[in-house]
Formats: sequence, structure tokens, C-alpha cells
Amino acid sequence: MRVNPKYLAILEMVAKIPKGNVSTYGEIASLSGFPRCARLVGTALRSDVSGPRIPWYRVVNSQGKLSFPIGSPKYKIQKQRLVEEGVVFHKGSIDLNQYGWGRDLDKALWS
DNA sequence: GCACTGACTCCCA
DNA sequence: ATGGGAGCCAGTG
Repeated sequence: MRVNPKYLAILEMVAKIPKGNVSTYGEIASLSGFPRCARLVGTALRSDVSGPRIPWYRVVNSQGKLSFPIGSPKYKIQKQRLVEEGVVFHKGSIDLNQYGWGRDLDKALWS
């Protein structure tokens, strides 16, 4: 009810994002079994507003930025939340290469 | 039931 | 780097 099973997968995935890390909509979509359905993730999160239990703020777009208009209440909240978890905003953007979920490993290999 | 919109992403000019 | 177009699925009028 309220949410389709698909959403549950997405929400679960979001909930699995390690603290101090962030992920992208596309990433979540793929990991939850819906490649190219980034919008579904957004819709799912939006629909799941009912659940403060989901760390939706750990989800950012592929540009490493928040998907809300700058200055928007949600933007501020999300940003603050991330900062509190140790995520650093670099010029208004997050370094996915460093905080992206799963990217950190790649980075280690690359360095 | 159709059409538009939206917390997106990718690809090409 | 920037902008436009297509693709994806659900929610809403």
C-alpha cells in the first residue's frame, strides 16, 4: 500500500548507503534493479516522504549536486544533513569520486 | 484513460 | 562546458 514493491527495493537501497557516503539516483536505480530509471528513485523518495527513516538526503544527482533549487528548504536540509555526516561540499558540489557509494574503492585503486 | 510533470541520466551538437 | 532531445516509470489532473 502507498508504495509499490519496486519502491521498497529503492528505499531499502537508499537505507543501505553507508553513513558519510552519498549515492546518485542512477546508482540507486541500477543497484535496486531498475537501470535507467533514475526518475523512479526520485518519485519513490518523494512518495516515501512518509518515512523519515529513509536517509533520502544521501541521494544526490549524477552531477554531485542536490536536486533541489539552491536556497530551497529541502536543499538546505539535505546539505546540512550531509555535512553533519562528514560530507564536504566543494563549491556547492560533492566530490562523488570521494564520497560516492562504491566510488571510494575505485578511487583507492586509482591512486 | 490520456497527457503533462517530475527529487534523473545519457548522448550528441 | 553548455544546451537540447530522448528514454524511463509513476503520480496527478
